[in-house]
Amino acid sequence: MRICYLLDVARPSHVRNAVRMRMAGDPRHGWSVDDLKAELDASDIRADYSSVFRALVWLETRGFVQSVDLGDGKTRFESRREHHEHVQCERCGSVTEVPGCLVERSAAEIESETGYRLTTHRLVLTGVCPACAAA
Amino acid sequence: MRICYLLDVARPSHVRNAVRMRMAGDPRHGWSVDDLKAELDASDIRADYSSVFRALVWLETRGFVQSVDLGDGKTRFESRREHHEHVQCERCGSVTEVPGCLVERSAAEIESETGYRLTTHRLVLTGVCPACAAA
DNA sequence: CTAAGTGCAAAAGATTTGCAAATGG
DNA sequence: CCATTTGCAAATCTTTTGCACTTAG
Repeated sequence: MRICYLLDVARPSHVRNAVRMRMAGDPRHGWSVDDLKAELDASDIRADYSSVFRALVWLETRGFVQSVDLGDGKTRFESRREHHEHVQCERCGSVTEVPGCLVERSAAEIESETGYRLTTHRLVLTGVCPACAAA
Repeated sequence: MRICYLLDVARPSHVRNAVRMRMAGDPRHGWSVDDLKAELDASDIRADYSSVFRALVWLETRGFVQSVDLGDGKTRFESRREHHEHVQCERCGSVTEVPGCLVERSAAEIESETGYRLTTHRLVLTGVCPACAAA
């Protein structure tokens, strides 16, 4: 019997595996494609940018990773874990996780938990509008 | 005496004025540069894409408009008003305003106010991290 | 005159795709 | 064999910039 259906792929992919291992082993918040390619290069794993990109699309499609948009024009990816938000320092760019769902939390609480002094936030909720729900 | 210092610019700009008027007159949530150019074209106002873009930069710098990132790769702009969040339909792409600050609100309340059934949300808080605050 | 505004073209930055070669099952 | 994976190059798409020309003050 198969242990994991999702991993039952037609052929092994060293690029995909390497990407996935790096992301799982160092669960930073927001790997850009370049970050991952550099990480692989440092391990002497040759992989083209497009291969890394395709690995990420593959992993995202199957729910292993999810994209994070920090608003600077590049898409980042992180291992999919329990739901959480992000807080980024407007000076140094560092990103930290805000555990839990923001929709149910207050700013003061988040500040005390992350140590960040919040200045702004950018959010887009997604859902189904009344018109679409009726159609 | 000057009525408005911010408007005391060196020279009038019909592109900038037209952009600003359209955005104020139809305060939709998220005008892309293309949206605005199309709107101006429809009014027989010839304006290059770059001119519209520069008008938006100008207006954003001075706080008349602000950018909105819906996560689809294009930057949108809206007239700057009181703080609010956005909710976008994952089917038709329509965007509606969620008045107030999300950080202090609950999902159920937002759903009843907007009529959207929320499915996901994407958020990045911005602030100053402990390291930067100490430096 | 002088500086700001504009159009045109092209650069820049990131994402995405086409295609042929390599390769595992 | 055959379908998947990969590298390479190039197409796309959006944002941004350079530059010369126009124009208002």
